[in-house]
Amino acid sequence: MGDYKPQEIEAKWQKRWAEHRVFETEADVEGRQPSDKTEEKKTQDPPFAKGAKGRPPEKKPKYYVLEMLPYPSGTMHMGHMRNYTIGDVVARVKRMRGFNVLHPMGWDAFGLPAENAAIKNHTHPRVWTNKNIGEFQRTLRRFGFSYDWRREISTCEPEYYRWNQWFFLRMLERGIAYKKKSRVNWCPKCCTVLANEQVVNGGFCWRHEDTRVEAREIEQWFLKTTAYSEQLLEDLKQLEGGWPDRVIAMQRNWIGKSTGAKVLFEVAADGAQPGIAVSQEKIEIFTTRIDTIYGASAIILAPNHPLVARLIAGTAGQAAAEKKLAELKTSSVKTEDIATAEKDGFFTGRYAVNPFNGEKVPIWVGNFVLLEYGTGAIMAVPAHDERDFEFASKFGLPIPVVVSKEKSLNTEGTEKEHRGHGDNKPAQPFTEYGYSVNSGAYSGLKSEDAIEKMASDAEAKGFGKKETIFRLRDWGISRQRYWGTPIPVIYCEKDGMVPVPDKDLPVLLPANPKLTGEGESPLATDPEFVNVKCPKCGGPARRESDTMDTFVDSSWYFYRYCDPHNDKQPFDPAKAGYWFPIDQYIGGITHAILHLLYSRFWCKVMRDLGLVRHSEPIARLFTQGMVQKGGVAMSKSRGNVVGAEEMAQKYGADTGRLYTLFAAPPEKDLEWSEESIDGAWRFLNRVYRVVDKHAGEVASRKERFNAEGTESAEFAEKRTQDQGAKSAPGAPTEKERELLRKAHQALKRVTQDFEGRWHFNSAIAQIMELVNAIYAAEPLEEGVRPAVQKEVLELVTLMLAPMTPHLAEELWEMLGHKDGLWTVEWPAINEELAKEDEVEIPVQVNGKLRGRVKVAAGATQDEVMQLAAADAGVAGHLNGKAIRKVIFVADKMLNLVVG
RNA sequence: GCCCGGGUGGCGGAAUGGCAGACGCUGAGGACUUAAAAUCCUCCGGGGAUUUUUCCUCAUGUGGGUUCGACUCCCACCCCGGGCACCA
Repeated sequence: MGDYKPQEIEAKWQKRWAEHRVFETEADVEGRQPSDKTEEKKTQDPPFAKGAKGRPPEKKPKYYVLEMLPYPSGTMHMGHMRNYTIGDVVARVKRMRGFNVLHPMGWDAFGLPAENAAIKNHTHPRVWTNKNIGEFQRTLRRFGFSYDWRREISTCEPEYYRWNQWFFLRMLERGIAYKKKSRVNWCPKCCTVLANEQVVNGGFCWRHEDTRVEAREIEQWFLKTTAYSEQLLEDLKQLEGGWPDRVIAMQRNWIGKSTGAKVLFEVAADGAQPGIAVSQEKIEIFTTRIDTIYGASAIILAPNHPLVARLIAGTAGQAAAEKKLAELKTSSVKTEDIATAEKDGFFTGRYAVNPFNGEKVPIWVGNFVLLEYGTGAIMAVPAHDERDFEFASKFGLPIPVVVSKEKSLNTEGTEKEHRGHGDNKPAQPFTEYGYSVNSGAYSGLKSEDAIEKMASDAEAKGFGKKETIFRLRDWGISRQRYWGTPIPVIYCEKDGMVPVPDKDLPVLLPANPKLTGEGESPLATDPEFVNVKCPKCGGPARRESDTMDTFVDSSWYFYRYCDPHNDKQPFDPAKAGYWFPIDQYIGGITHAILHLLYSRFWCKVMRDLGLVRHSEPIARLFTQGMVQKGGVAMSKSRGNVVGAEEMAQKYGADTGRLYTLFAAPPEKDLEWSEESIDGAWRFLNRVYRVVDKHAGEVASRKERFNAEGTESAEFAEKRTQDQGAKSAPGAPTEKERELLRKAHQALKRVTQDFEGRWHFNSAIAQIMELVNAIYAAEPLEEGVRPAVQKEVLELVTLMLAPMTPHLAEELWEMLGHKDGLWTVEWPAINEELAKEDEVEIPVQVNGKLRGRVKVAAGATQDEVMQLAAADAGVAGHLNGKAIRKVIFVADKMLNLVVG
């Protein structure tokens, strides 16, 4: 009898899995095996079991399961492990069920932390990154995750990032990549651009915490995600059911579709100050509530709206207005407290004409109007908008009411009412739909109808049109950093911007950059990198020194796994066509918006390039909960990290895996508890011991049992005599029936938990119950033969296999199997064995539990009724009263309604 | 403010309209042991009655509703977590 020694067992089986190449994908394209290594595989693979698992690879259904690739920083903690354990269980279950499974892993290896670490330690980002990759890889192997390591990718390698450049060039050709001026964070002390993460404490430089970050406008590269706004929104419908609702909601929110109308207001020529001819100026506003336009009491422009300067020029209050404008512009730098900032603004001194009724409305500038959204100008309708109401209240603008909750006969109010002055000023804005009032010909219409009619009329008369706008912005991909993909363009004095020809890819990062964290971007200061010849004319030219946002790397990496060593194209479309879409993607909720949105965008671009046929790369998404300690997520800065290596050393990988699966359902946050890990450890020991004992008994009693654990006829007869059983020697005893029933009931529920809801915690609970039952049925002499016990122990082993794979292999071997567990299929449920012979039925009187009766399974209502009536507890509550109604659910319950 | 989650014993959690608290942790008691560890067994929501046994009653954030029956479905509210937010 031995002890459970996870360190030995885990090393042993990891070695065997590698030798037998168990986790390597069997086919890449339908009907075709991977060209490499096919012959070796055939000779090394053990024969397949029967059923789906035994089919030739090209006949198996494919299954692509993927966990979000990690950024290799520091060491792996149990938060990482939880993510990969969930994915590994799924991968292993699918393999057992006969799927051709793709389960790869790689490294999101570019990024700022590597560069920062390099600056600090005077080393190269590659050194730091590769060291971390080495550690991460070792830890993943230590946990026995079933990755096909032949497909490992690292995004910082030229073999990978050259395809980022290739995609960029294709997008450039199609006008999807473009350059424009944009605001960046600038630290005046470092004299460099800061990433958003480097801006700390609400606007200060991370290295100079006394220095406020400034906004600077510089030329930057963008990808036109907005070209796909409508599709990105529309295709979310395809994801319903496969993605968590909240992620879909977050994406929808982020894209922010808003339907409304744009309306042109002419600036009045006879403004407050005559003499300045601005009458040709027009202000375009966007509104979702064109039906409220009769209630507009001002036009409000964003402080940085291009028209503002021209409007205030020459007015009486020009000097004061300019001063105020400068104030508004600087105070709008902070992004965090914009939402809570008080409304502020000023009157420009000019008026605009409402195209619907010819009324003059004052033109204001307001701090709450955003240039980036809509047209950067709004019409203020204080009676029907919260913000406008607040603004009008502060500055004394009229608040005319033009929408009424009820349809009133008197649709034209008094002049006083209309102006919204004095007693009739509403106390609150009414922002819902209702009926138009005080709105000329439109009065009396329902808001929905008024919106439709007024927008059409505006369009017909040429001063407006229906319009849909989006909140989604184009994706700024320029980074003034070293450790990223160089953007492949060249600026020639003669030819202007010239794309790097495909044949010159990859544009390699210079090997030995000067990294200081200060001054110009690192690539810009490297003369060898920057000074090049123009690919067109051969004249002197300068290379682009920006690198790409690392979100570019992670937007398409999962396609590369299909064909990781292709040096002709990013991937073979046939291979991607076979594997995609990803059947199951698993990762943290933190990436619910950007990573997934960019990935969806990239897929649509690739579709338009003809590389793929699908529009959505990910069919199903699962967002697992965080692993917390002390109520907060594990992080190095908080010092509450439980390292994965530490865990493996102390308890072994299987205990770590089991614990993270058992402690909480996978979508919920998990609070780390050292005591509960002991529970998982104890359980695995318990399983090991019972199998060990079983094996020992079979070996030590050869005279009674044969090698398969079957009892000799002589002993069987003796035993049945002892027990006084009437059944034949070979028939199962009552105890055996009970054990087999429990086993198959557990199998049924575990199968469901794996296939459907992923309630791994209750699956484990089922297995624990079964193991408890095995213990309760001990010792063997009292009615459970080794053959039966073996059958049950095999089921336990197979059910544990996806979760604690090393231990399961070991147990399988201890149970006398020569071939590895990886050759075995998921067991079939035996419904006949799972069936109960006898059930206990609760009996309710008026819905309250009053008694229980034992009946044979499938007993009829009458049979149950007879027994129930005889039950003392039930009878007491019936009290001779008439039974008005009987509700009977076979094998479930009986409810008697008395009155 | 809007949009998603969630609220069940001392703790993690089970139960998707049918016996609330499976399974595990902690705790208490017992067996084994010179002893400890490990292991095995028993008990463990509150109140009450009865005292070996059992029975009654309350209880799944709060208040209503639907139903023979509700942790589960519907309405309103409270609290916690997350996302978005002067988005016109």
